[in-house]
Amino acid sequence: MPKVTEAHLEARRKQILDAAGACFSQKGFHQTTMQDICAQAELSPGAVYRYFSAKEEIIAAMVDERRREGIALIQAVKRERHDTLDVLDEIAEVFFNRLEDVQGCAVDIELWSESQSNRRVKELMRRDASDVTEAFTAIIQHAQKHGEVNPDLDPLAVAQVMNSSFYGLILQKSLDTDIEIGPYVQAIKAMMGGTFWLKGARKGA
Amino acid sequence: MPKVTEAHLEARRKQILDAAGACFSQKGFHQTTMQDICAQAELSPGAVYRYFSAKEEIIAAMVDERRREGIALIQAVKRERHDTLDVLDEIAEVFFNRLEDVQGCAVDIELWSESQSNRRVKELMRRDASDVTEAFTAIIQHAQKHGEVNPDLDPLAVAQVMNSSFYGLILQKSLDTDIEIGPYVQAIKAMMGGTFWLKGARKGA
Amino acid sequence: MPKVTEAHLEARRKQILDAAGACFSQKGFHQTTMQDICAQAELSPGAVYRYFSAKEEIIAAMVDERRREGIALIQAVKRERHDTLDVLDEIAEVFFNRLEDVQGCAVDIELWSESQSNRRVKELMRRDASDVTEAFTAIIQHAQKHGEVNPDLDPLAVAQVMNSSFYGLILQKSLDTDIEIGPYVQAIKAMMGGTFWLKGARKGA
Amino acid sequence: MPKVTEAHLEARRKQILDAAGACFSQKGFHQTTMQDICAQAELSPGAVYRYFSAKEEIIAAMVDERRREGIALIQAVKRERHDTLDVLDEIAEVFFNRLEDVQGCAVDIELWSESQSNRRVKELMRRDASDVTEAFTAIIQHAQKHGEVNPDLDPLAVAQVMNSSFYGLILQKSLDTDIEIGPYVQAIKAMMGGTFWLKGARKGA
DNA sequence: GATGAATGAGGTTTCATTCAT
DNA sequence: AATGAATGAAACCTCATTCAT
Repeated sequence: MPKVTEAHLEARRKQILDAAGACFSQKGFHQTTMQDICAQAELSPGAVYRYFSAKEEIIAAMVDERRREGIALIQAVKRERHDTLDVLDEIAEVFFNRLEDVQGCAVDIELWSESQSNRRVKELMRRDASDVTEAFTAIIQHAQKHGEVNPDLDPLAVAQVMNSSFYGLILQKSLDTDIEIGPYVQAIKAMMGGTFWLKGARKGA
Repeated sequence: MPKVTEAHLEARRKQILDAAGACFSQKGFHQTTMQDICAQAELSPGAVYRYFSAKEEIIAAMVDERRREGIALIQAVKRERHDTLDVLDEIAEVFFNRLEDVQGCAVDIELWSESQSNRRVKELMRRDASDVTEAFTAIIQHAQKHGEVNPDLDPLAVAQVMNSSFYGLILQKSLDTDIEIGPYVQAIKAMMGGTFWLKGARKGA
Repeated sequence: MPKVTEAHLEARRKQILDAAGACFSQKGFHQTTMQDICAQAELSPGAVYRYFSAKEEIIAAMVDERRREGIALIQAVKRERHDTLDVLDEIAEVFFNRLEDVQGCAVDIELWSESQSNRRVKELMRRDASDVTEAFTAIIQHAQKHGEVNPDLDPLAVAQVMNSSFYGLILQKSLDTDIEIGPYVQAIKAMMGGTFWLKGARKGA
Repeated sequence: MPKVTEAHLEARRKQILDAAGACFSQKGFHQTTMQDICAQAELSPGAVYRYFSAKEEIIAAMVDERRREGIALIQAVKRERHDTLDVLDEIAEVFFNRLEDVQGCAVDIELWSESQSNRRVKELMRRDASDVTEAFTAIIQHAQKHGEVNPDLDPLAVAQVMNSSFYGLILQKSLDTDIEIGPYVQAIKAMMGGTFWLKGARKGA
């Protein structure tokens, strides 16, 4: 019988990851020292190393955590909505709302950077991106089959453009918090509502 | 008297910045050591420090260099083309072509990350982004006045979406080099060609 | 829990300061490297930096340590002796005995030099010197009031001359260890015994 | 035939030594960089190294320069004055006046420190000190023979005390510029005028 | 399980000195 | 004779990680 419950272990891990997230978003991965994380988590180095064998493991765990969250969000939406438009609208809603988590966005950007030089992180990030892209692609294809979307467009490319609208806003907001999400989303919908949606498939947009 | 020419000094600076760019794109700013840069530039630390008083200065110079290049590109296009559509097309052409510079893209992403924690870099990046956004906004506004673009749209938001389509592709390409630019651009044009352009201002798109 | 005792921490500090003193006296402050101190203290750099955040802090701590010692010595003497002559004699005894600590003297001289260019050290040294001078001045004034010392003399100036007789001997001994303290002290006493002490307050001197 | 005159060479040397003195007095030997000296002398490193093969040589030259000056001063006084008292008075006058050269004093203190760890400088300084001491000793002995000074005193020790009164004041003034030389000298004279001078050899004192 | 003092390799930067011009 | 760009060893300091308690 383990001396501490599974729940305790998991709570400690989360405590450390939260602390790390706070640090990473402020100073970046490589500017954050283990001592920073320890201080933020109010834990000793020895304790932290019991849960993560190296700093790199914390980074990897962080990618994984954010990846899982993203997938879960999409799954949840898909489970609840069935109409293509509704799914897209809801996903947009959910993901754009995620932008309010400034710290999370900063960590994401940090991960983009990390993935440039860190094989392991890159692979995780790539998988994450391609999962989302695939989900979008499937939605587009489904819509094309049902005559809702212009069948001449490459659904993969469309998915990538949709991805970009998230990624790009994360970056722009990080540089200028004042950017308003509302008009941005409206602009996107207007642009997609044109050629994208055949005839009047969409009403207001 | 070995008073060296201005050109020589400038060449050395460029030599160092190029070396730094190569290193940064491979290992990231903070993973790159000065020794790495020195080795890449085939220069001694002392020589490098003659041109940049600190590692941070190299980073700052790099932001500035990329910023200047971006601005120059837009200016050049504006000087040569006068029709709104032509300008946008040409800018898209030029900027999407820039994506072929894989190293440059990696450095850009590195800069996005750096700007999260580095005031100075953030400010430079912010200015860069807002310069581009303003340029786009002006173009959109001009087009709206001439009845080419839907006047209901917030030109700033549209400009931000346009920015995102560049930023987002940079990131996605960095994770997966196989992504094709052609279909991506086509998808964008299709999306913009719809609601965006009033009536038949654009034919094929 | 390896929460170490206060005494241990203090012992480590002393261990480092002792090591530093040994190094400084041999090579001077700026010729002594942190590695030298670490080697002498048989400690790693990391350990040393746990106790002193910079080399400069070690220097400052050293001034303070010597300053405190000096003050303590005078206080002790004052507490035990009450007759002016006895106090002066005892102080002379104690301070001239301190000259036997060759290493300490070398560090003192190092500090004199350091105080030329180091604001912080200068201030500490200045305070130290003025504390001693004030103590002497008070003693002289007291003696003047009691008719033991020529009241025409500026007590501050006399105190400064007394200081000099210590400082000057420190320097001269550092250049030539053979210098004998006995005759030196005798000469001083003879000189002071003349005009200094009114009438036959002092017999032999 | 040399391309430049001997005078030119000597002038350059002096130019460098002056610059070095200015730097040394402000930052200390080891805090002063060759670049500092070059800048102060308005000369290039190459030029400086033509006259001094190493930084250490500049330091050594500086000791020598100050040593020579000191000796010259004493010689000059001895040449002009013949009465013991006059010589001593004049030497005191000259040396205490030297204290006005704040920069020179700072360099002296720097040299005291340097001599702790630098064999070569130590030897030069030792010789300097012993030259002065010997000069004083001779004067004292002469005075003792002529019944002017208490023959029981060790003339060497007396000379050392006299030295101290200079050294000690240099140090004290360096820590506190406000110290007044007048009363200090008076105090010394009063002290020496007592036992030191037999009967009424000295009038005013 | 937890602590935190200690380690030590390695990072950034400086600076005495050289040498091609 | 003079210049000053370049060198590179070595300095100070940091920080991921370990391990005795």
